[in-house]
Amino acid sequence: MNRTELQKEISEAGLKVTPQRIAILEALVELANHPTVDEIIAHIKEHHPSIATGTVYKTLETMKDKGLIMRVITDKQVMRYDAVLHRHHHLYNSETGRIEDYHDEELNQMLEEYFKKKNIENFKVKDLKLYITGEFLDN
Amino acid sequence: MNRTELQKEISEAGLKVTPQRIAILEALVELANHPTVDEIIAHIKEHHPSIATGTVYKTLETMKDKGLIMRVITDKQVMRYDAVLHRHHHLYNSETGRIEDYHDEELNQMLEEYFKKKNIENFKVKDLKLYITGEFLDN
DNA sequence: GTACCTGCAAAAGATTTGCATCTTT
DNA sequence: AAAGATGCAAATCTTTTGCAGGTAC
Repeated sequence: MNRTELQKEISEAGLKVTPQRIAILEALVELANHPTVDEIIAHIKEHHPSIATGTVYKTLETMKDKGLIMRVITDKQVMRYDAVLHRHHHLYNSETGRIEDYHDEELNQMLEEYFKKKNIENFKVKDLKLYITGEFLDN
Repeated sequence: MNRTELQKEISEAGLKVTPQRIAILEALVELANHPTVDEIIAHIKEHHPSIATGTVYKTLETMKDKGLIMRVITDKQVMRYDAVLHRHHHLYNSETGRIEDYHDEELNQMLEEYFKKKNIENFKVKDLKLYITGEFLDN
């Protein structure tokens, strides 16, 4: 995703295109694995030293509301963000806090199929996310 | 779950049985729906006015480590706890923060089956939790 | 009696807010 | 020019920590 595409995305979400917003969205794309706000700021600071913490928080909140990015849920108390929006799941190690995306089209279809048939009383399903907890076997 | 059973659980986890711990575990059982620490404290204060905030945090952490309770993951920054330990999933409305348990044995089996066959590279699966995001249709 | 717990208060960490100034459209 | 965004600092909220005294076993 290059700069022009990022600008287009921001603009199409009805937001003004500012250098800060481009930098934040870019950071989110480059830091592929669910960065915390701190990690985002650290990454941006290299090329954009004067960005304010508050701005990053406000911007992430705005982008989340506009559907440009999403929050990843964890059992820790820092928020993590993700710019990957198509349906995917997560591998999660609760002890280390490490999270990785898990893409599995077959799983998506199986789940979709299942909930098309199954009716949950009093609930309208919008999205399905599987959290696969366990241990990473590399490093 | 009555007081004797709670005591037994605490004791079997290798923890000393104190009035505070009984009260906390009891609150978690009574406040069935994933209370925050604040909600737990408020609930306990009725019958146990002098409990310290720090104690509640420490106790919840300890019980989590011993596997007596678990943290529920959300995209908010307050932690929620759950005393229901057998495998279950969650219905979640991200806007309101409401979370309800979703029990579905058929789903459990389907998922278990699926991941028994499927091998995820570099990852050892320990637990599976589906987060079903959407809207509650009652109240 | 000893190991472990609790209460308290202070500290740390993360996020939000208010407002004046600046930028985008 | 108007609407919206940013920067800064203070405030808020949640969680953690250290330690002296207390309690369970």
